[in-house]
Amino acid sequence: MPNYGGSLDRVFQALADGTRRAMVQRLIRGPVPVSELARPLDMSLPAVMQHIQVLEACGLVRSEKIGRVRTCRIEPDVLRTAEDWLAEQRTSWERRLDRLGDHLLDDPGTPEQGSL
Amino acid sequence: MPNYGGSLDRVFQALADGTRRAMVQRLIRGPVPVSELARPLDMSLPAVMQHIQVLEACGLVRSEKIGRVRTCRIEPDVLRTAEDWLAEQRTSWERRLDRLGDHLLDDPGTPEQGSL
DNA sequence: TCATTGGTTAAGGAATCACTTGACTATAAA
DNA sequence: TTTATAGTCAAGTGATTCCTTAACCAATGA
Repeated sequence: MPNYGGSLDRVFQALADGTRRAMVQRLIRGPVPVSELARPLDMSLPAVMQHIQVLEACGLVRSEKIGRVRTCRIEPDVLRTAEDWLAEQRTSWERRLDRLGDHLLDDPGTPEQGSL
Repeated sequence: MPNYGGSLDRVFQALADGTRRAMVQRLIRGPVPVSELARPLDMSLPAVMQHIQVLEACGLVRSEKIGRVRTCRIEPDVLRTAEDWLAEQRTSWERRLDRLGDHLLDDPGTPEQGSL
């Protein structure tokens, strides 16, 4: 089982904003300069930069400046970290349901318990 | 493709806190009264209640009060909504990589493009 | 009945967030 | 060389977040 550290905080926090999710969706299609990322967004460029900084701080995005244009690309591993945590919870849930079903067939009458 | 509405904001926001993720992990194992949820946590009961309210507000948790004890249970569908969004991004990424690979085999020399 | 247990409400405070404007730098184009 | 483009830095603001304490209510057990 993975450790996740405190990084999940920052990843989920980053994804909790619609603007940043839109940026992620755009970057999934390929690397993009900042100005291109900013174009569809109704906010100032510094605001866009701040969103990019949040995405970079949690490792979801990396960027590189060439000449005067900074190009951003996504880092899919971190996206996967978040997905893994969610998947882990879901499978725990499903396993519990299975055990519950087995137990009911086995020994009906005993109620569900948190420890199960 | 699902709509997700503005609900992803609140779900990811809810998951962006380690205390709330711990609560989710506990609830995955089965329904639990508030006091039991609070026990391992180093904070006041009102603080715990506020976390529960955040989890309920995004639909991740439901609770019911019987007598004087309020029992919380998880709502796995909402967890899945978040997982689905992440999975969608990952598969988009993987499809893009495939197309990129095909294209390179097909016609080497043409660089990658955001629109690909 | 009275104290205890389990939870709730309200108010407030420090920190963080998402955004702004204004001033600025560096590269590229005319 | 001048001008436009692409991005950056700093400071400030209103809203939200996470937590606290204090007071409170309602169910339960002695």
